[in-house]
Amino acid sequence: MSSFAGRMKEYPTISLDRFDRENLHAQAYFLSHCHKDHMKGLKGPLLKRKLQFSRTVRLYCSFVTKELLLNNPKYAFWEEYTVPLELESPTQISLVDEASGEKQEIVVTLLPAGHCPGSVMFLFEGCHGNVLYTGDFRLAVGDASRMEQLHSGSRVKDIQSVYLDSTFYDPRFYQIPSREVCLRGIAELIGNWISQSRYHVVWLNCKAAYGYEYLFTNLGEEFSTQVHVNSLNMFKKMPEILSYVTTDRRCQIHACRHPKDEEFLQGNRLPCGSTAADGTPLRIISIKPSTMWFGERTKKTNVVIKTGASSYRACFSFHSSYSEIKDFLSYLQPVNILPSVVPIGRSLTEVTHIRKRSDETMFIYKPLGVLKRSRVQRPSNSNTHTRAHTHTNTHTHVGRSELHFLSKPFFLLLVTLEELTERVAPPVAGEEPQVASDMQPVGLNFMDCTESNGEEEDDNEEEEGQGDTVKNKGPKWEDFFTPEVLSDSQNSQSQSCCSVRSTSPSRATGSQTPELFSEEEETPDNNKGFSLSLSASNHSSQNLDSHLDDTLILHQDQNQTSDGVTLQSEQEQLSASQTSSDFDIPSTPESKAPQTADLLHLYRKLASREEVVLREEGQGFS
DNA sequence: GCGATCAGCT
DNA sequence: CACAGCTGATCGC
Repeated sequence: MSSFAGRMKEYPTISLDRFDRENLHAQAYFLSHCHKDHMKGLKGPLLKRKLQFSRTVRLYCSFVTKELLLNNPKYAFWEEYTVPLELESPTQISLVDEASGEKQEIVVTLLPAGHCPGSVMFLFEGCHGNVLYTGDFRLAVGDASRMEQLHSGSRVKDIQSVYLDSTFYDPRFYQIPSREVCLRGIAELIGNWISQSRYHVVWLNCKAAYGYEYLFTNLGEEFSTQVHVNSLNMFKKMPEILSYVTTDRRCQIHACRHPKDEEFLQGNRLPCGSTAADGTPLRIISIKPSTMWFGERTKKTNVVIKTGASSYRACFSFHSSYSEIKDFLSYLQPVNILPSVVPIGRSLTEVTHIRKRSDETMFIYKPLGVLKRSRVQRPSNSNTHTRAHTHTNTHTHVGRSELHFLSKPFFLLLVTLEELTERVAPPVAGEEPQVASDMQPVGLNFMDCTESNGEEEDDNEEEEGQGDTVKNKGPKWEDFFTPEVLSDSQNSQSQSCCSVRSTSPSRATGSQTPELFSEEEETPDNNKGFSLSLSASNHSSQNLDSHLDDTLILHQDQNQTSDGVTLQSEQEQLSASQTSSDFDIPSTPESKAPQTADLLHLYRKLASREEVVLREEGQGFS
């Protein structure tokens, strides 16, 4: 659940995904997607009143989100105050202080988030830097590199802060099978079942939330059928979904719901109540989509698990895994990372407790780099169009790309400030890479931006947190890890405050809509380990071997090479870099601290793109 | 009666 | 496993 308080420190006059309390005073609102936990306060009478007296305050979201929002009568009053924006079309918005008339311009770009229909991330570009608010997202490894608007020319834009969906930002959730693999597993199970007879039916036990439509459309396509759902109303302007769902109960795949659906199942009835017309009993299996995750060292496990005589659980995730998030972050390399979700396994009170205990605990994200990796080659897209930057868009149905999900890694540690200050090491002279003089401060913060328990969000606290950030002086481990950046360090950096952005609305550029149902298998190796076969084995072997430590998380990166040996572990790379840069970190009990000479040697090898391979007993994938 | 919050459940 | 969100109990206005 998102515990983001609604505001970003760079642009505190706008509110995102929260509409209560302080957010009532916002000059603009943004809704990333239509899930209830991101709509707190949105139907509040106070907000409604405010809108009636305002000429400038609007809610910005995607077309699909607007459609889903207004589908609920409780939010109908937003109709005239909601401005839908096209994906990937930078749009300038004026933030107006209606009391003083002061105006601030900001450019916002919606990026597909892959979480549910209409879900987007918001990229803000303005005089306080570029800020990315991810909302909730499920992006695959490499997706960020395919997003045109995250780039400026051939480079990744400088991102000051990422407000991050950190739902699975925990090494326990190291890997979640890809959408494609999960879908294949579910389709195989369903295909085997419904092909047996017309009385063999499947019930998809989906929660009441947008996000499963991807499943419906793909299964509908695969089996040339429609999926039975309770209502079509919300999809009435989304033909791509509408054509795969139906309220006709005479189909073999159901995703209908009923408050007592489990009871219905016991009585061999579907939640819609349907039984076979001629009295032949239905043969029903239920499939419950649920997140399955796999630790770094887990042996591959089935994406479909049999949980009873006629019940199954199938892997399905709305959120990116730890590896996917790490890939995302290491590609963008933001200065600050602010998790919008309290880490799983820690309640809000626990987080608060930690803060108090260590006086000023904060999350520190490392790598401490600002050098941008070269933009990877992305497939060109001839589908260019001129962006519309008007707020008076009308539409008949929503854009295709919003309905779909993107079809398509690195290193983090969490450290308390206490740990950090105790262990801070002097920078190593002479190893500093070329850094442009106008670079941003480069300490990478991983700060807590969530609302604290019963305490008002305190801007000063954040300021202090930033002030305590250890400045980045020494070489960055990732500079060595991605040697190409060494020769590429004079990249363009952030422009001066309030200068005209390259992504200003007046600039019509080619559109780069990501391939949504891409047929290319970009990461086949990530997937092939997951079995599609069904098993009745209990699932207790689920890997949970990585536990969140109070102060420090380090994890091994098990990159397997073709000859079966393991690449140098992530943990060791981290240790190595920290030794020579900002601060030291304690080694895990089973590892030994690398020596300086060894590290230099490693750096040289990495910088020259040599493979650095360590043999570790019993660490390889089996 | 309404809204907010929380426990419980799935 | 969590997620997203429902239901119902309780409390305050």
